[in-house]
Amino acid sequence: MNNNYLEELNQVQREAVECTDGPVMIVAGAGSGKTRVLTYRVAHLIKKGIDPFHILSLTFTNKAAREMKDRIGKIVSKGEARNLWMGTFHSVFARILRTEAARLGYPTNFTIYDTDDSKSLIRTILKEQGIDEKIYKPSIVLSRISSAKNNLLSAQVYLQNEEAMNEDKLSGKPKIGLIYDIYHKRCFRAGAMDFDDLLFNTNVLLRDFADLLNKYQDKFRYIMVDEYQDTNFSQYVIVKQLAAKFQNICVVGDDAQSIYGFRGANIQNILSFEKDYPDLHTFKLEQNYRSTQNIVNVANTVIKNNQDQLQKNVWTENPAGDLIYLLKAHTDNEEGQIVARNIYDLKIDKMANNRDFAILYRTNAQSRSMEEALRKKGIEYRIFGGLSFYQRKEIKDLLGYYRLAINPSDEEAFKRIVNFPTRGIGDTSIEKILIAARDNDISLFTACENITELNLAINSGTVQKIQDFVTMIQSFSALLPVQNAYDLGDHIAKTSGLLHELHIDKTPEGVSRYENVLELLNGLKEFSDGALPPAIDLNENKLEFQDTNETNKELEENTEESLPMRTLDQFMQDIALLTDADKKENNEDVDRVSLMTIHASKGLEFPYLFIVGVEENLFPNPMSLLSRADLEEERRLFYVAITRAEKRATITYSSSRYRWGTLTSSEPSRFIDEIDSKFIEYGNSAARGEFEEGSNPQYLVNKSSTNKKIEQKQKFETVPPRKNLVKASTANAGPIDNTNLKSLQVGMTVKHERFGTGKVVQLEGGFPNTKATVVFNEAGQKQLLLKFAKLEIIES
DNA sequence: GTGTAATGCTATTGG
DNA sequence: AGCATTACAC
Repeated sequence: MNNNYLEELNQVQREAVECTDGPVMIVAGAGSGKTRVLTYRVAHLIKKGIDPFHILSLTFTNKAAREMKDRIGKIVSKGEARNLWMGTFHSVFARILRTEAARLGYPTNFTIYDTDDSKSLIRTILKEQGIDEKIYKPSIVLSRISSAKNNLLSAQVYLQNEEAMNEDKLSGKPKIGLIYDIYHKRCFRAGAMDFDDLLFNTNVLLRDFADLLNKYQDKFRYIMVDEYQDTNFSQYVIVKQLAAKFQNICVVGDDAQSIYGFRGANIQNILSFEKDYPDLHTFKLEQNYRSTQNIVNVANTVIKNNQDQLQKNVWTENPAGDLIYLLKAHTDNEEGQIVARNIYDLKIDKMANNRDFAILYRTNAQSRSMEEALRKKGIEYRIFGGLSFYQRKEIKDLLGYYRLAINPSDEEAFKRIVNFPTRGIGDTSIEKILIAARDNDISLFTACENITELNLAINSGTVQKIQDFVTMIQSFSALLPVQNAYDLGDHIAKTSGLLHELHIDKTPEGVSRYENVLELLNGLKEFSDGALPPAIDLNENKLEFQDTNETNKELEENTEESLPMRTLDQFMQDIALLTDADKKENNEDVDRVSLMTIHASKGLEFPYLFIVGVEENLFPNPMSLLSRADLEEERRLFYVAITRAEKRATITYSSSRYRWGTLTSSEPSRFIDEIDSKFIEYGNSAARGEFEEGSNPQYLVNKSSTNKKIEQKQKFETVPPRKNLVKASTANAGPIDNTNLKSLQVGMTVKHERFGTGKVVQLEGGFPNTKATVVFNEAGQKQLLLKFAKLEIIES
């Protein structure tokens, strides 16, 4: 036990830790010991006697949560720390949603759709609706839906929201509201939530069920939110609702580091926190412990160019240190070589290790030239982000089988694996299944289960293949509660033919794919053996309160024998929420140079830092030049980048680089101009020449004219109003009562949700598999399964 | 229905 | 340049 933790804090940090009750805002400058404050604050709460069950701490990554838990465990006790609720918004509320899923008509084992799943579903909908994919690009449609959800606009509300509909009309995409509506219904039918739904549906729960709001308000009496500047409206409302009763809400953030506006983060959440909680205690952590004076000064001078910010003065007692080192290259490949050479030299000069270095870039695509150069120099590296392990095709394929076994309604999993490895169920059959599923409002899998009753125009051989597929998946499902994660996962990999399919491919890529699948199975093995959860240890949390620490101690000692079996569905629960940072091997102390985007570097620090590709048309990204707000976010991004450095920061740019396969020329970023030249060491003569006064008048004129354009715009630009909280609509209703349809007879007039009214011309098959042929006034003749179709008898 | 060749698109940032 | 979707031959 460590009782001296308070002595490891400075005055302000200590006050922030000890101010445990009521609303608190901690404005934490870069490198000001924020993590330490958060950690000790939680520990302090527990020491004061607050039950860890009542503490909720929302972090930006799951890795951060795990590390913090470990550190807290060292101050209090491991058993107590284990009972904390700590994790990202998405993982914490996914967990709660699984518990409360029934309230929303969702199954407990709902699937979490990742971005690829969402786009694929949108593509399917576009095809069905005959909407041009060129105009309605899935990524654009999805981002529109996403921002609607993040502003708590349900599909129904969206369709009635004049502002939203007008925006879509003006952008030439008036059907987005319609697509949103269908998308939402399809997700519901598939028992799936996308990332935004996890937050949206949490809001629905807390809004529509007073008992639940009460329950979680009582449970989470102390709430802390890290990186508050990056929360969106949906997250904001969740926090506000949960904290409404006890008001013990502590948010930590730095407006200067708000870099997620593109996914709905609202910097206003932190800028106007005071208005929400008038009796707020504010603490400003301004002393930087991380970086040299030069680095702090450069960061300060650059960020000063932004208008929107809270007053603060970040300073440090650290030595002045090296100047910012500026290097110019002529191509992106040369840039890589220069960086690799500098790392090589610095390692010798400073006796540094690979792990002391990081290379940061604006876009993932820039990693390649860096990788190549490092490889040639024999410097080991690791890449964060980009294609993560779980996004690889072979992994997604196998996970597709797991997903379908756990949730047979999962449409995206179905489409992915129904014919992979190929088993003779081709596009035309799937097309027919899709239509039948839509007409009867059932999932694709349910349609397959009833493939004979639906009697679609599919030849009998294929019908048999579909039935075999159904039987196979059902046999997997049946094993879920019986076998542990590894045994079943391995069984599925073999029985499905997937492992075999990969094994016969002897190309280097094929071998690598096979090995990746083995690695996944390996992970399953470790999970089953109880070595570690997939990444998130929320699994340990219980929603029910436990009496005292006695119970916990018991739990701790009670290992091996009494441990319940770890099953495949448990393993799969949080898979979609894992990021690269959560991967096990990235936590180990491997001695490698880190490569990542600036976004991914948030919260990290490195002694020797390289920021590469600091060029106009790349950083700031051209997409962000249209408004002052976007440009300021790019500048904050630069601020985040530079403040990752502890001892030395090197900035590089290139005068040309390959983009889309062709060489394009580029010039240094305006952000370099914004650094006072007294802080810069021009590392090579090329760079020095570029910035000599008047050396390149044309280039300077260009840049100032760009700036002017932006300034003009900002005059007319008003601060965008916070989107009003339009009441979100309740999630879809439950099943329709079809029992009265037993009395349905030929000649009756019926009404269908989509096809309108029509006359029954034929009935075949006994209840409950009765199939009706209906001639609709508008939609023509359709065949519908009574047990699924929402038919209403209008006239006998 | 399946496999291969040609075409076309993409690259902000991420849970 | 690399990947995904499409077109076409079998």
